Amino acid sequence: MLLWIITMTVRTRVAPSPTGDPHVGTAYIALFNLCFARQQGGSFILRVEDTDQKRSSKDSEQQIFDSLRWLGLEWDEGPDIGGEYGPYRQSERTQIYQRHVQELVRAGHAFHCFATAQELDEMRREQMSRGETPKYDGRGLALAADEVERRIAAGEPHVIRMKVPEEGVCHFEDMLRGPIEIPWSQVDMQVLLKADGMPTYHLANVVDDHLMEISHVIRGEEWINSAPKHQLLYKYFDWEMPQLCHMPLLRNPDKSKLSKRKNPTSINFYRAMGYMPEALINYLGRMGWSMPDEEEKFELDEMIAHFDIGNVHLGGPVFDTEKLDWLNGRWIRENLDEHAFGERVVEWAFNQDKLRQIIPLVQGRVEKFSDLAPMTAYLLSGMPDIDECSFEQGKLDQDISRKVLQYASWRLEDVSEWNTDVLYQALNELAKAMELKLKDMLLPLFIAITGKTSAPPLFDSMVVLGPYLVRARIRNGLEKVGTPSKKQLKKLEKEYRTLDLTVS
RNA sequence: GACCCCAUAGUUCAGUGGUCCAGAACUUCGGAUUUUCAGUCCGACAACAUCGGUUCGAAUCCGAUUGGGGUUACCA
Repeated sequence: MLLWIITMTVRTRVAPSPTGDPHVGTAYIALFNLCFARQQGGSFILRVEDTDQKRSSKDSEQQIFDSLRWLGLEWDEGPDIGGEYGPYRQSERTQIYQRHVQELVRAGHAFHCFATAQELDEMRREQMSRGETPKYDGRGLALAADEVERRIAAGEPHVIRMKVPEEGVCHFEDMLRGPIEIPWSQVDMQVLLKADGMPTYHLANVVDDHLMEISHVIRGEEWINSAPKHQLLYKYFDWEMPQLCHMPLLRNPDKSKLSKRKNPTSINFYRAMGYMPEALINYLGRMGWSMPDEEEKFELDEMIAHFDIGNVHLGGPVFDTEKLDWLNGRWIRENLDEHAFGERVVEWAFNQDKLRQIIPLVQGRVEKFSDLAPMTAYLLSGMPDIDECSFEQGKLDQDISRKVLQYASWRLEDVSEWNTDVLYQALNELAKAMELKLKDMLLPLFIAITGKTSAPPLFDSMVVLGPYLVRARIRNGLEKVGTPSKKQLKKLEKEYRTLDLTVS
């Protein structure tokens, strides 16, 4: 018995999908997984869930590595450092999933489905019109075995779905919430293997967690309703299910799930704004948790030492930067001596890379070195000091300014690369589609981004500032001209979609 | 809509049946210190969502209601 306890090592994981910016929510979940594992003397694993071929990118993956490391969250095993349970990238494990899903098919726990997306849409529409809850109707199950074989042999595209009980209730245990019950009637016959041969989250997750010997799955609350599917898969495979623990979701100030449309969610934003990683981690650690003595300021090691997952508070915490600002101030004042302060500032603002970008922008424009500071202040600041009056200059009225800022913010979400050419192309196209002269359209953007009416070229400035700061400043500008009401927003979105824009 | 989760000040937490007319931090507002600002110190405002039950006793346990959130995809 004793031996069994000793060999039962705790293994936790964070499993981000490399689609888009590295999210503070990822860091949040990583932090709690890491604290739990370290506190228990276990291991913390990073696994990349890149099964969505359309949206995953290597660049995004690298950014996740970089930003988590920047925060000081180090993993014991992962795609970049290896480990005994690799590979740690799901796209490199497709054979494993195929094998396992075939096993389920053979055992009669999963089945082939040839329905197209359109067919399923139609099915759901019909169900809804009848006032039913949209749900897969089991049409794939009705197919005869020889027909299935024939259609597979004919190369018809298909997916593999899991069978789900029609009646009864699924019971499972959450470490923080206790027993949870979900009727099986609420659970859909989930796709396990997509038509492209890649697994869905549910399959990959269960297979990997088992094979990687994950002992505790600490993840966001959004997964609670998927737990029955996972439990069922463990049962089908005859595997022991890890302990489940669902953390509360980080929220926007309006209490909805933290989203980049309403808030800066990229770790890179906080880095670009000049927060210390220690402070961000400290702040994240205070979301739903506190030190036993209620001390506000603590470092990662202290958090690990005192961590108790049972003390996680389940109310969804609002990620509100006021306290983060205060904490960051304390970290800067109390934890950096003058030398360290200098080093951090140089790293943040005056590193070679950044200087190389800034110098060509200003050298031709200064008459004296003393012109430099006022000229570049906006490149080394957070949000510019503007109000609604700032947008009254120029030919555009406030309604147009609002529209330009809103459209630009949407347009810039789709930009693949962040350089002057791409930015020019994206915004020039937008101006044409809006039937505005580029120069006129750029003015509100210029004001929102630089806070001034004259500054070094906008696209170059945007490159120096980086996407995170630029997006935040556009949102800031939008707030200052007056964010569109929900109704207006809908109308704008509809109009925006009719514009003839390419994805760059 | 259905299902699931959650509920202490504006925000983040403490509180796990009596020591709670609820404790701290941020924010805001006063005051002190400082040439100014920042900081620091002192102080003030401010909450157990509602209703019912269990109990000698409930912020704490149970139920209902209300409110918020999530899920409802060949996205994770």
